[in-house]
Amino acid sequence: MDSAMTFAEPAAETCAGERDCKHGRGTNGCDDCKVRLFSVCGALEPTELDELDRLSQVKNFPAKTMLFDQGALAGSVFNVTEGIVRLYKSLPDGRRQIVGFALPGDFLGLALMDRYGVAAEAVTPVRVCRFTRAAFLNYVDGKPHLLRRLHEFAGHELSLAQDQMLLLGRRTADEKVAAFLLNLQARYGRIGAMSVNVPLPMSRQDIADYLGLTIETVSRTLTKLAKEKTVLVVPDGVRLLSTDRLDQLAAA
Amino acid sequence: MDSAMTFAEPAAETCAGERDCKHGRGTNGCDDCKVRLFSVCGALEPTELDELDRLSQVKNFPAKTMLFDQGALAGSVFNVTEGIVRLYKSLPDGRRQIVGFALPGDFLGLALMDRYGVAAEAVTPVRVCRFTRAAFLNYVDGKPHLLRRLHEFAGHELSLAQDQMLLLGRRTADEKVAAFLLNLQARYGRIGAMSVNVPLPMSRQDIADYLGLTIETVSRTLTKLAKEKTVLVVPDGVRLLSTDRLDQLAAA
DNA sequence: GCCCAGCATTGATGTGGGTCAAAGCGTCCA
DNA sequence: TGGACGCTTTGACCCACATCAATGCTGGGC
Repeated sequence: MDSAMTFAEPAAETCAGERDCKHGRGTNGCDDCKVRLFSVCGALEPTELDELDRLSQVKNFPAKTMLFDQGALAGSVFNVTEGIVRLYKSLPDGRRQIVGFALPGDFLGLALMDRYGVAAEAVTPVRVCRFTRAAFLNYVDGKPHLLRRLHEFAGHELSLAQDQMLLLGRRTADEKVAAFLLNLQARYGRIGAMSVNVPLPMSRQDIADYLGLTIETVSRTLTKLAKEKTVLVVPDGVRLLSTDRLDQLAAA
Repeated sequence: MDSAMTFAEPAAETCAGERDCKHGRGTNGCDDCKVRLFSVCGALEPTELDELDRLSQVKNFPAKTMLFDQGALAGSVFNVTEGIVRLYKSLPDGRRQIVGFALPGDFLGLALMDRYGVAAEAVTPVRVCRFTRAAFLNYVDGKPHLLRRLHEFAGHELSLAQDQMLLLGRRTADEKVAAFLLNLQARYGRIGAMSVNVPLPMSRQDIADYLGLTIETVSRTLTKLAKEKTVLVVPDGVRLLSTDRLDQLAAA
């Protein structure tokens, strides 16, 4: 039966590095990491990759692990190589706003400020490459092309944040959910094969806290989209049956 | 009578440069601009200030002028020296989200991407220093300390955007308005004297579009705050009568 | 000084999505 | 194999805020 379909584990097919990386196998087994950095920071010299190898440290975290808390001293920079991380801010009374999900290839703590502005928590089991802030700063300093890439990256992050503000402030529940699904599909597409099967490893509560809704509204909206055959809700994700309809809802 | 009080024009008292800048008077009269850059980019050499003088161009825009449109080719970098600019994104059906107000000292277009991610429009008459993107990029390239400052600046912007996401997604109308007033007060404080008199040069519609509310809700909320003696609504602004109460509402 | 246009306020009413409550339904473990 | 726990779905109801509709204020042009 149809709903028993499985979703490709996104990270499983994403390591272009195993095909393309000319740098060879690192001593710490962090090929993924080097590739990710490569993809974000632009062409690096082999010697620079070696340097990054030495500076980085692979870490695995089970689901629900706190990578760092909002306001904590920013001691590390992370590059997610596998799994999904939620980034969020909380109000004293417990209300939570997820400001983003970090997928494989994404950086955490790149703002390089004294303290983390958000909390980061593993949604799924997560593998990261960790750099100490000091080592990363030291490495980056005096590499203008890298600084430049970093700045571009920050600009992109800001642009995404502004899109999210528009979504949070001015879109309806339907539009929010549609935009979320399409956005997630596109992001998976960037790290693997584009597919209409969109895994949703995060809980409904996470989705609600990302879209400024409640868990019930997210659930109802998905049910509604399913009833009108726009999506098919399956365990651990959705299949997009009509991206046209979703595009129309998301109303870019 | 009390409500006839006047608000200090914020830009009028903000030019610390006229007191502190050691660089002397520029040939194009853009002392403000140099000071602003100074304050954002950190200590620059006098020769660098001269360079910036040559690169920049003072421009005045009447209220409601479009400085640039969302998606337009990013040809310029602006430094606001006087007045207020609204930055916003729009949906095809006209819904609008203001993602920020630029006050004197703020930069526009610093992300240095190919296209502007938001539209920028003068709320009040505005004076800016304009750099061509090419000149700015050229100047900045090869100045690591400047790149570094720019990156820090971007990180700060991102952090503000994330705060705004929390506000838009998870705060009530009362909390939004209270946070807005306190935030604006703090920002005026940074460019002039901290005061309980907070000018609101932007329209209620602007405030509503910034907070993800309607004009009516903003108006009613201000009336409510006035009734409970938390603020005094006067022409062109508010006086904060109880910042304690506002802090409590804003619930940091 | 008057009129008009544009903004702000206020009131009456509607509704999208929140809240509260109760089932479903996997999945993990005994 | 069952049952218990955590998550999701569904239903009934409610309310904060939106919508619709006057009305009021203010400042600029004549």
